[in-house]
Amino acid sequence: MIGQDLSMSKIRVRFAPSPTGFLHIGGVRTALFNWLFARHSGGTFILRIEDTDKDRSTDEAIQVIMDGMKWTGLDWDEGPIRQTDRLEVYREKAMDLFHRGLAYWCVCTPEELEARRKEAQARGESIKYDGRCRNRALSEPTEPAALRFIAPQDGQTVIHDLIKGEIIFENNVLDDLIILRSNGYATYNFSVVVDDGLMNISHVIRGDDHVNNTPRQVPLFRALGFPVPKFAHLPMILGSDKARLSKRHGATSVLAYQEMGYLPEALVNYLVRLGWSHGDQEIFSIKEMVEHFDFKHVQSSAAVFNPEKLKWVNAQYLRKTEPREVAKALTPFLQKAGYDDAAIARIPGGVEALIPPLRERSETLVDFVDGAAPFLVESMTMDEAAATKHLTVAMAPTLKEFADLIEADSDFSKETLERILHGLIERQGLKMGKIAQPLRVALTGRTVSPGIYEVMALLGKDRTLQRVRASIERALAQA
RNA sequence: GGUCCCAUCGUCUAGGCUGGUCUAGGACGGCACCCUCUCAAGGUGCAGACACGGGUUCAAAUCCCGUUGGGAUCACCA
Repeated sequence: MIGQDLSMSKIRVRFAPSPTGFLHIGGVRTALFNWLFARHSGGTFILRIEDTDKDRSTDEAIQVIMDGMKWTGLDWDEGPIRQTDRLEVYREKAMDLFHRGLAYWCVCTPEELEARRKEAQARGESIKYDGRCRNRALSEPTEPAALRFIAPQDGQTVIHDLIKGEIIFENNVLDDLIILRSNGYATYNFSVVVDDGLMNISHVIRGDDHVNNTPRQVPLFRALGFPVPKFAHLPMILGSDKARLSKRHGATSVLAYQEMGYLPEALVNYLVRLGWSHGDQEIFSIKEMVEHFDFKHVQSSAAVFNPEKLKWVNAQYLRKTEPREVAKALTPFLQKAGYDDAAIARIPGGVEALIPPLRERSETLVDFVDGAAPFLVESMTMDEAAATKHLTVAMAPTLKEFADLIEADSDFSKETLERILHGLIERQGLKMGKIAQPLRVALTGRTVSPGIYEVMALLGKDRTLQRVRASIERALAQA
């Protein structure tokens, strides 16, 4: 017992999703703040799966949650612990409460309760349980019965929330909570308390929507003999219509963001700034987040999820991450788009060479795929309107001279190309734009691309020549 | 309806606890200009907010009360 205080003071937090669907953005943010706090304080981060609703929970969903956390880099130290493996524990604790006279059997049927709630509501009264089974003292009910916890009715329950400050609830609004259903399974509010208590959770960090559960859980902690953990209730994440983030707002699963071409570090960075701040800083490395994270700077009001800013953050990461790393993340996207190894091999320098010229113009990995298209194929698709405008008969001799000059030169470096192009411009008295744009269309089939020298480098000498020659023919045919 | 939470530019936020340095700062987005071989990126600049009303005080974005508005929650779901 002497060691207990020491073990109790250790910081232990948990993320406790219910596996009824995918891991959504709000869940990731909750997990992130738990993880950050644990890492910041050298504590332990536990993953607990709240799957007591057997009808709605699936193994597949558990896997998806873990995949999502792995992708975002939120590693856990203990777990996953499944509540369905612990049903006996809850039952035992519930019966313990009953034997100590802190809980009682209730034989009111769900239908009766529902009817009474409606009546009460119609009369404008409180819809809480009227307590009619409280004094029956049923020791062994013969009909189906649920076990209710005797909630304190005097005084107040005060919660010192790390984010919202002191929250006071009058105990007379507290309901006699059902802790064991008539089918013998524990309810959410009970199993959570048993688990948090048994797992020595020091800080319960969860969504705002649980604030009203807290005064119901605190007396349970006390009745069970557990120290009451500290609480931190995170503000909600809203959609652009200020309603809770949902499927209507587009992607809500984290893995959907992976598919849309976001880097996990970027998503995490965006999410950490949604409700938390460190002065004016916008971009944080994981190390910095861990170092600076605190509840003092967690916002107490809800935040609207802004996809535009997420894109901007992602673009920042695309630019600061090593090309080799970006290339690694990009490759699966290229493959999914149908570009095989042979297509990639066409680019001198491979996927990695694609990164520097394209990343200034890409906000997501998906943007790269489109931008890279002209360089991955043998003969590209020509934008007809662009060809008509830029690949004119008048332009043909200039293009031909350029082609002849680069063909004659054994070197294909940027410096050489620059010298050739500038010489051509001077001799013909042209402006750079006059020649660069037709060249761009000839080489990429588009009016928008990286700089002309970068384009030629990504194409290589052979394809450059071949495409310029092809467009000369095309230009002459326009006559 | 009861209970609880929240309220600074369109959005994310700094500042608020410890009132004066805030004619309210930064970021995304918008607009303009610069740079420029296209598009971007980058640079510079502009527009843009303390919800409202009362107090307290020499002084309030900051403290107190109220109003309004938003949200959460009231299950034998989690």
